[in-house]
Amino acid sequence: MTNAARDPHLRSMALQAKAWPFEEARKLVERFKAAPPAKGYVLLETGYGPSGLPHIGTFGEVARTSMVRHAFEQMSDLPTRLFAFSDDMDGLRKVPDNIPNKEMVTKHLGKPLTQVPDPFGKFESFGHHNNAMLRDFLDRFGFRYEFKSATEEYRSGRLDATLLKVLAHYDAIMEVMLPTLGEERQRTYSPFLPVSAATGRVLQVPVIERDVKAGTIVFEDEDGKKVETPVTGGRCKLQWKVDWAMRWVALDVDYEMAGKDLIPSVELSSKIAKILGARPPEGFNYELFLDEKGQKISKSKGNGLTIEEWLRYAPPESLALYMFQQPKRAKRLYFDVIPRAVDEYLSFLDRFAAIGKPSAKADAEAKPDGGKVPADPALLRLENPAWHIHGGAPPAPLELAGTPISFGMLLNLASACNAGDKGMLWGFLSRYAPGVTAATHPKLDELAGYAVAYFHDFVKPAKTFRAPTDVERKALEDLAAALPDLPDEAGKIQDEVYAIGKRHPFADLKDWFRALYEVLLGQSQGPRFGSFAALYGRAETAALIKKALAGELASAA
RNA sequence: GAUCCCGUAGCUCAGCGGUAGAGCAUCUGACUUUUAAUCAGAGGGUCGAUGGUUCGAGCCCAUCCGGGAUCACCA
Repeated sequence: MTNAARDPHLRSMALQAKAWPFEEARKLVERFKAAPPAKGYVLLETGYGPSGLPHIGTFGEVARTSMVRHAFEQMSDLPTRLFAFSDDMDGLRKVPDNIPNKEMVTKHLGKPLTQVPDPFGKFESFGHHNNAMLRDFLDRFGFRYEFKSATEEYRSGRLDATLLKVLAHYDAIMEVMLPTLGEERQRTYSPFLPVSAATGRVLQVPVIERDVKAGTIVFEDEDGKKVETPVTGGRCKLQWKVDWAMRWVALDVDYEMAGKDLIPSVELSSKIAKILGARPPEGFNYELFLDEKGQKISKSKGNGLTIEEWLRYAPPESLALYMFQQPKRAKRLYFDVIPRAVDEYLSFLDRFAAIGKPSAKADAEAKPDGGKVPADPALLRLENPAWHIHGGAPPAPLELAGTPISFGMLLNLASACNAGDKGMLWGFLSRYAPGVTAATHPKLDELAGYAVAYFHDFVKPAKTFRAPTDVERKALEDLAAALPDLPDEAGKIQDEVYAIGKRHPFADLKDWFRALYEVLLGQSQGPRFGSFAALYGRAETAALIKKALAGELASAA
């Protein structure tokens, strides 16, 4: 972790850097200009609703908040903490589609998530299960965070003082909330959602009476009986917007970002936090992610992309870059954005490494008088996305024999040779850069694996194999027959391919080679065929030809 | 209706005050016993419109036009 505490120059650069995490961090600097936080640290919070598995938006929020935190650490010596707060006391509203034992879960609708049995049978509850999933994947990315469970917070009594404040300011809060609700909801609305002692469900019922001194409310339970219950100790959950405000106040949250869809909620919760006598946290609204058709992605719809899907085709850093870039812009989050994200990540790594080197093309920034002056290397590093993605310490760029590697190039290579595994890619790579292997370049090896996976799932299905003409068929038969007796040498194989093409009545030799690609690889262009056969294997190539002649490739496409 | 985002090269987008950029696509050349890959190079944009601020504006402000999303039930 880089720290600017002992580097005044770095700090001054951080204070003027323009990348959005710095803009955000400056809000916090401003917040504590007059006095440091009484609790002794700056608290950033991210929220998570564990009614389903963590999704890519959750990742984005933690990633982005972490970037703000890190930026802030360059500007200030104040300690920071990041809470990942799980709203796991929320009542289960509907049964998710993507879980087993739905009938069992259905019986527990309305109960706090931490009271619904785990349909996967592994954890204490469904809420605990989803919390564990969240922590797993946050850990996988190496985020620094502290997990907080709403259930535990409520039960521990740590929220009690603020809950009582909510009760004391009941009328003022209702006055804020009611105008935002429909007529129907106005009649039943209550900031307090008592947990029924009879059924265990979180109830959305009106408050009939309240006793501020005793700290209790009276409501009608599901069995029709009037019940008086304390608002403290986890007996009552708060309705969402009030809950959020209460949490801000009780924990003294200083920063929390949220999606654009929550703007009205942020406004309301901020008003309520003020009613409770606190200063609402600094905030930031990021745009939503869209699926391939431009629709908002959501857990329930299952559109867009999951974290797992992204990570099947690209390294985590590329996803972090995607989250870093343009947070205020609605972006499509679909498979087709992955290759570009990877290549941009790689090129930012290159640029980061080149900063300050004499050979690098001089980066420059404008002077007020119109001239240009070379930008400060420290500033350039802070503005580079790689700095934010890697917590200030990006790794060395990926290169092969001195030239930068791109994912696009690997993808082309995979497509050109119809790669079935990354070993084939390595055949070409090692020939290009002798001595370079998966062992010497593990990062490149990973990338090759991603490229093959992406090619296999997205590029290959789009290929169209055609059947050979009669002339092509005869030539291909010749080639298949000749292959087993040839040496394993690209040049010799190429000679034979060429000779066979000449032997058969092709109008132009180009037609012969094109036929090879179209019939065998499902594309109009490809690698030099001798090289391909040598790498793919002579026997395998012969088998491929036989499959094509039998019509198996054309029908499969 | 309220709020927000977007409108820059054929396509996807970067650029957020200082003589218009990238990738892909297109074209040319080099290298290849065909191609592709790779490398080198080229063409291509009155930066949605109109006003304003400025010595200077895709970049800031205002208005308008066009596209999209979110919230108006729940979280």
